[in-house]
Amino acid sequence: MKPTLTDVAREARVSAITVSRVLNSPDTVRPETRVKVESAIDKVGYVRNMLAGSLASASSRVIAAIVPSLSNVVFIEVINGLQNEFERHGYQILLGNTDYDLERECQLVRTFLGWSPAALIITGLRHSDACQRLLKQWEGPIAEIMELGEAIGLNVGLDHAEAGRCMARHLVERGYRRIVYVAAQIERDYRAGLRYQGHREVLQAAGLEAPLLDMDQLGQFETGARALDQVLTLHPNTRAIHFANDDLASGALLHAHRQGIHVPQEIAIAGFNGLPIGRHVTPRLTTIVSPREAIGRMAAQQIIARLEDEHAPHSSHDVGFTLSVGEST
Amino acid sequence: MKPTLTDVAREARVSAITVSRVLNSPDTVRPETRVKVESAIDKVGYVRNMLAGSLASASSRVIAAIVPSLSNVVFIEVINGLQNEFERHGYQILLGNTDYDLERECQLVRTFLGWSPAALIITGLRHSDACQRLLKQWEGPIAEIMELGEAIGLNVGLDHAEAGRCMARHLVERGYRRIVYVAAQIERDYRAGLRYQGHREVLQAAGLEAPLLDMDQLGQFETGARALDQVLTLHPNTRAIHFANDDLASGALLHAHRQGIHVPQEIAIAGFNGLPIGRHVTPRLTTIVSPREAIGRMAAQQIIARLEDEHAPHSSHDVGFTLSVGEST
DNA sequence: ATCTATTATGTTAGCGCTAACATATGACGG
DNA sequence: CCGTCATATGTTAGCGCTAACATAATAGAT
Repeated sequence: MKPTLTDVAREARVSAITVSRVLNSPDTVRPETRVKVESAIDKVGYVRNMLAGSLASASSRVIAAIVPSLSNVVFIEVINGLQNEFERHGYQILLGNTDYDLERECQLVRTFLGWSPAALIITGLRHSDACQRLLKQWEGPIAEIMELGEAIGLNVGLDHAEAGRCMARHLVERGYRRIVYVAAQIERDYRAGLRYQGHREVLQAAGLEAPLLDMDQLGQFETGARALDQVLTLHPNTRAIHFANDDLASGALLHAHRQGIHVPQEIAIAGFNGLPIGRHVTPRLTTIVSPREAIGRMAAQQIIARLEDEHAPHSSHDVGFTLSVGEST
Repeated sequence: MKPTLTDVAREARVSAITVSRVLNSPDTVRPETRVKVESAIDKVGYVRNMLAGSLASASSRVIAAIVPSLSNVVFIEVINGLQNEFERHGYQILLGNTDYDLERECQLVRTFLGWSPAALIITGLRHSDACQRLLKQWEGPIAEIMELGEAIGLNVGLDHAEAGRCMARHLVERGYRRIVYVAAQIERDYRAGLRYQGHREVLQAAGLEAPLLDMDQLGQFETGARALDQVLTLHPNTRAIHFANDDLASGALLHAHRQGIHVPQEIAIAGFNGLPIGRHVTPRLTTIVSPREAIGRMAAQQIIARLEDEHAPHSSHDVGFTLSVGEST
């Protein structure tokens, strides 16, 4: 049978609670007792039961994190930022993946809340009604990340519409007139939709049309390559493509290179995210750099602050973005 | 106060255990009772407490997964494979990141075992002694992934030495003689070291030297680019570089392109992993395709089989690899 | 109607830990 | 040598659920 606290206590000739204290607040027990208990722990090979502890104290050192996809580097980097920060403070991450499905998100939230997590990190501001209700009822800290706006809890992200405007302005300033916006599954990846809205505003203000091409797979190189072909077929006069992300844009850029299409002379290409690849292709990709790891880190820091000081306020953090102009536009 | 099972039971005028059964084995309760209970659950807004359930049953629906890094797409894809398979069966993933540190791995294993996970997935076969002991003592299913060999539990992976040999043979057959192997932090990423050993065997058998360049950052584009420069400085006659992974190799390839160095005429470049980018650069990257998602999926499937049938045997699965010859060699 | 076999539900105890309070131990001044 | 305070340790009860067994309700066979 697996040894329990009581076994350790017996071995060390102390009570169970003393062992518990050695584990949870070592400086409240006398050093000699502590040593005795610690060697007993080693001796019996005790492994702490987190379930029991969390149940008894009604709080766990688990952080529930819910992202829409793991195939997208962006969320990976966010998770990485969360991990690094939380791990240093002794929290574990329980990871959920909604596949951009709000029903699944709701289901995940429900399950995760059942683990009495110390906090909940969730991507985006759009949730199903049931999910909204669950989140509002819950007392623990919540962080909604990536996107800025009307949040239930903490909010760390950037203004996607503004990012869309920023890039559109850049393209218009560069003199491009026939500009297509290309996204992949814009319904699900609605943040790409928000950027498109910003993009369209700027183009319409400049008296231009803002055609949209929505690819039916999620953004990868292959899709970007195919999108380039489609744009050139459907809108042959197109002079610039504003891609919803760098994966698509890089795919198109590399494809253009293979096809002998000159970028930006024949067609300009812009992306979003600022992935490393964009700086290593020739011509370098014009893109908007989003501070992804910083989003994770900052969300984690804010959450930790709240966990340590109950009454830190629910604040909103604009992490901003940077236009990085390469030679692709 | 948060509603508990008992609250639901009272509302539905049944006993707590009946509610528990509706949740855990719905087909053992009469449909009418089930409906009654389900509407009571809705009415009181019951959220299941996983901690209590897992404690009482000494088993949770959490899978502990430990990987060395989240910055490396490879592990992300593995996790993705795990996720997809496990989520369908109602398991959640508790994610740990060792940063290629065996001490940290041990710590993580210890913590994770405290969550009474249904299974443990761990990367690689090398663990600290303490970790080995922990793993051996634990009764639940363990899967060691990525690498093939002497495993404690299930083993799903590929033969890295053989992969190294395979690529080295390819390079030798192509007529390259001065070949450098480039890795990043080969001590920590010891699977890259295993590939190097295979590589060296083949080269030595062919009467060739097998110089190694070990970069001090983990593999990204930038490091690959810098490695190319260093190789050309340190070993100016080098005709081919065998990179430990596709990130490095692509970084070098894109850098060569920027510098006007012709690949493969002046220098040949090979990678490992088969990342999408390799097929989209010009020339296409010669690489070894490792079935990363398949590793995750298969590990998950095997674990699930074991969870459902206690006595499925601990087996070893070679997922293999494929040499994908591009124009870069 | 009676006796099984089957299915549906309930009762009791306890998973391993910690909160909250209770008690013991020692340090120190008067 | 006692009382007070501070520190160290112990006692008790219970977190919310499920395993294991007990009982009730129903169906079918005689």
